[in-house]
This record gives sequence, structure tokens and C-alpha cells, in this order.
Amino acid sequence: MKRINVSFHPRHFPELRKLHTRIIVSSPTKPEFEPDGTSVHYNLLGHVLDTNPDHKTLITVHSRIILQNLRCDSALGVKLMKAYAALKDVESARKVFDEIPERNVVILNVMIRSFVNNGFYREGIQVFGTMCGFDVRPDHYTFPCVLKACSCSGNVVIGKKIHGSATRVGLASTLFTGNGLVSMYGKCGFLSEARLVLDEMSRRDVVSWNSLVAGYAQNQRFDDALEVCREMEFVKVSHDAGTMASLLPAVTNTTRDNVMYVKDMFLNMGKKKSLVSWNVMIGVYMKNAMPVEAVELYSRMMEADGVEPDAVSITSVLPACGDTSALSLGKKIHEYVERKKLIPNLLVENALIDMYAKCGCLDRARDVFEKMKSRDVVSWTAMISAYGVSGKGRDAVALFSKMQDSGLVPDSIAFVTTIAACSHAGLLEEGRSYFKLMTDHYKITPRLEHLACMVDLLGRAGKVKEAYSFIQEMSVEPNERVWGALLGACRMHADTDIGLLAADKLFQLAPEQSGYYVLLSNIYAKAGRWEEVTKIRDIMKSKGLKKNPGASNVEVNGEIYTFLVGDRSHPQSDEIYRELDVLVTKMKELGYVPDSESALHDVEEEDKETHLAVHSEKLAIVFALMNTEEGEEDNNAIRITKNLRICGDCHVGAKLISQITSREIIIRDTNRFHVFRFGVCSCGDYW
DNA sequence: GTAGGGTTAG
Repeated sequence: MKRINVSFHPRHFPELRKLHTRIIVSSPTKPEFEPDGTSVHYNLLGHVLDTNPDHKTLITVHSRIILQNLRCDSALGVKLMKAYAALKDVESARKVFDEIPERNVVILNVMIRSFVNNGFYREGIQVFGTMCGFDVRPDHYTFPCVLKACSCSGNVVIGKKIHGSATRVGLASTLFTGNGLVSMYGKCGFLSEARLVLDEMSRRDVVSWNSLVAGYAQNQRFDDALEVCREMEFVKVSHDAGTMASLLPAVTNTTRDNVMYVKDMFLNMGKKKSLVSWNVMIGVYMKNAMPVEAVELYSRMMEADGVEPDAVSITSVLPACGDTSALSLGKKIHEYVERKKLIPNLLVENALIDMYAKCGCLDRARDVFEKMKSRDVVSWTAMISAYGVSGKGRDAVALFSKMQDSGLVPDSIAFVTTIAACSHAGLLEEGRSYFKLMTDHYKITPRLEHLACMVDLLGRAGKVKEAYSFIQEMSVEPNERVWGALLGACRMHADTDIGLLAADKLFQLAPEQSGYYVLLSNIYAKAGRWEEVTKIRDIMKSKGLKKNPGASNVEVNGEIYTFLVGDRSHPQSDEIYRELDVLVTKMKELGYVPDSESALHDVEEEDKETHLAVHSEKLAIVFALMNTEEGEEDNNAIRITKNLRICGDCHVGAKLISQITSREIIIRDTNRFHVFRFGVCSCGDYW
């Protein structure tokens, strides 16, 4: 008799202890159960299968079922199929199905569900198609499941046929089948059909309404989705977390009013708020560039409601920590994740890597990366990006090769990231070869994102003309980002002619974007063409365009403080400006000359009243210096995140301040990191 | 059992 390897966890399954003991006491030479097959009770086998067994346990139980000649037993077969499907082992579920001779509606439903819940939609629908041949009538368990297969695969043609068959057996307007139909039509974009089904249902619940809301939301029809929400109120169906979640696809980069509507919905849930509703609200803030609100909400969920954040909460809020450089909160979340054993979890770990990377903690990012049990393309890409934005192009490129060695296939985003990393580090030839690798070897069609990266790579490296011809040779219509990259390069290398061409395109594509007018004016200023500078300023004025005010975030003692350009709103403002004056005097002793050219980076700064406006990063640096002590390791650094590119004057300033104060200053601008240490910047002044 | 919440780039 072959020895069966058993690795149960008897602690969790008291009844299993008996089984376990039996096997341990039996000597390998003796049979482990009586030949009549009664030693392991039939009910016990069923019970083990019902308690979410792991793969090893499942195989053990399955072997026993076979050994005890129970492979044809329908009841055990159904349990086996469910258990295999729960472990995503659809193939084994199918084998069990094939061995059960009986064909009844339960067995067929379980087979369909095993397929559909694991993404095998076509196979699930195929099994549905065989029901008729077995003379089995689909029931109210069958339809929701096959309809889900249609919604997930966007197959409205089959969906309509299934609708017909549901009508024939008289189930089309029952609750669960009706919900499935609403959802299927909604997801496929057939909103009037979805509405019709809903109206004809004999009974509706919150899921019915949510499904319709989801349908509109998934098709970007926010107003219609909201209208359905209002209708729900009217017919006295309370919104729940599902309603909020259903709205989510429609509230990305949306209006303040829409965000407020969802927020009201959230607040109105009062004590009925669930984990999902908190998570969705955080998600809404994140999808609307409101990271500060997202962080605040996360901090409140536990204390206000006693709701414990789960992996989804964490994954949603970590990008907000990265965005705002909220390193202390990020670290706390990391500790929480460890304490609550929320890892290993790919999404959480990937988000941690990115959070640390965006806070400038390359070592910690790498640490999370190294400790991962398994990594996907996102993990590698996040790490490559971390090196890229820190100007460590060589490390980024090395990581790309390692990713290839690990057998993963880089995707389109991995290439964007890697080419961008080359661009930051001035690795012109490497960047070119990755573009070639992507198109020739991986057969990935370059998208606008890649083209913008290439233009940036070439332009930054001084190949402005080549960048321009690259754009002209493109088979797709260049967008704002592509021309924007070219314009940026023109400013860097003082190419007025091509700069004007790029600006011309940009003014057509994005006439309201003040940043491009500012860039062009910089180019003219650099060339000493002051008349044009004035002209641009006049155009901006006549169009009512204001330059985006610069803003910097800095975390001090666990709080995020935001400073705007020329900010005087902070209670410590007077001290900050006094301290800045003291520093500037010391800087001048070291040879600092306020950079007149940088001052011109700001069209508005030529106005007398704003001429003295101090850039936000200077205020943030001084504020942090005043309120923090020099610490150890990564606590020593002052971390600043700003919403625009750093200007030349602040760049020189930060270098000198790092020298005078012996403090490390890390500034993340919209493009990359600048790490200032002892008077030198990590970018090597190439940025 | 049906709806519904998450990570990487520019």
C-alpha cells in the first residue's frame, strides 16, 4: 500500500485529528485503513472538502475517495469540484466532472461556476449549451452565472440568447436572473435593455439598482448613473457600499461636485459604513488627484468607525503617501502590514515599493523588492522607475535585464519606464536600443507614451533636430505630451526655431495650458528676445491664463505642510522669511548670485508685485530646517515634493543650503529626484 | 449565487 502523505492542520479541524492520528500510528507496512473502505468515514471526507482545504490536503482526500471506490459519488464529486475550483485548479474540477456519470442541474451548475469564476467564460457557456442535450433545465442558479460569463467577456450576442432561454423557462424577471441580465446589458453598453429588464422585474433589491448604476458608470455616463442613485432614494432603497463602488468608474478626473456627491453618499451611510465604502471613498479621492484627503480619510477609518484597513485600503492609500512624500505614514502602514500579516500580497508589496521610491527611499524600496516571494512585471517596473527617477540609469537598465532573465515578458509600461530612466541619466544609445528591442523583438507597437519618451531622450541629450524628425516620421498623430517634450528640450538647448514650431502646435492642442506659454517665454528670454517675452505675457493676460502656482509639500513630525509660492499664510511665516534672509546672506558669502535667468522662468515674476515671490521649495526647506533636528539614517533628510519643475535658482540654492547646514535635501519635482548633499546634486546638473 | 473596492509610466 502506498503511503499517503498527509499534511493537515489538525488545530483548525478537530475532527481531522482522529484521521491524522490514525495515519501516524499506522506502520508503513500495514494498510492505513481497512480494505472495506470504512475507516475514513464518508461524512468526514465531505466535511474536509467543505472547509477550504489546501491543495495538498485536497489531493490526499481525493486519493482516498478514489481508493474507497467513491469516484462516481455525485455528492462528493460536487464538493471535490468546488474545492478544486476554489484553488483555481479548473482542470482537476473538469476531470472530476467527467468521472461523475450523473448529469443533474447541480452538477452542471457547479461545473459552469468553476469555469466562470476562474475566467473560463467560453467553457462555462459551452457547458450551459450541453444542458439541453442532457434534458436538464437551467434554474435560477444557472442564469446569474452564465450571464456573468457574458458580461465579463462582453458577449452580448450570447447574452441575448441566454435572455431568451431565461424567458422561456419563466425566470427572466426573477430577482437573481434579472440582476444578472441588468448587469450583463449594462456592462455591454446596452443601457436601455438593462433598464427594460429592471422595470419588468417582479422584485428588485439594492443589487438590481447597483447593477444599473454600474452599467451607466462603466460607460462613462456619470449623470445617468447619478440619476439612478436619486431614483433609488425616491423608491426608498438605501445606497450601500456597492452603490459607491459601482459609481467608481465614472468618477475619475471628474468635477468637484461629483466627488462631493459621492462623499455625501458616504457620509449619509452613517453607522452603516463598511470597509468597502471607506476604501471606495479613498479610491475616489485618489482618482481625482486629492491625495491629502485620501490620507486623512485613511487615518480616520480606524478611530472613527473601528474599521480595520485591509489590503485594498492599504493599496489604495499608499500611492497617496508617495504623492505627498508622507514617509512617516508610509512607514507606519508598512509596520501595520507586517503586523497584520497582509503580505505576501503582490499588490501591497508593489505599492510599498512605489511609496518608498516616491519618498526617495531607494534602499527601503529595494528591501521590499528583495524580500518578495514572487514578483510580477509591475514589481520590476516600480523598481526600475525608482532607479530611473533617482538618475541611476545604469541600475535601472541592469534591473531590466534581470527581469528578462527571470522569464517575465516586459510590457508596454516597462518600456516607457526604462526608456525614461535612460533619458534621465543621459543614456542615449541604451534608450534607443530599448525602443528597438520593444518594436523589433517584443513586437509592441509604440504608443504616444513611448514616442514622448523618445523625444525626451533625444531632446534632452541635445539631439533636438533628430527629435523633431522623429516626430515627423511618426505614424501616429503626436499629442500634447510629445510636443511638450520637444518644447522642453528646446528650452534646455536654446533652440528658438524648433521651439516656436512646437509651441505653435501646443497652443492649438492645449490653448489653456499656461505652462507652455511660460516655456516659450523662457526660450525667448534666454535668447534675449524681450519683445516676444512681453508679447507672450500679453497673450496670457488677454486669455486670462494664470501660471500654475508652485506648491511644495514637506513632512515635518508626521504632518504634511503645503507651501505655495510667496506663501505667507503659515503662522511661522515671519520667522521663515527671517531665517531665509540669514541663509541667503551665508549663501552669498559662498558666491551665490540670485539667478536672473531663473527669475524669468516665471512670466508673472516680471510683474513688480510678484517679483519678490519666494519659490515654494525655499519656504518648505527653511520651515523644515527650523522644525526638525538632524537625525540618523533616512530621518536626516528633508523631503520635499513639488508640483512643477525645480528652477535653476532653487537648484543652486538647495545645493548651497545642503552645504551650509550639512542636511540632506531631497526634492522630487514633476520629473525626478534631486538629492542635495554637501553642495552637490545627484542629478549632476543634468535635468 | 447576482452588482461592487487595489499596484507600475508619462
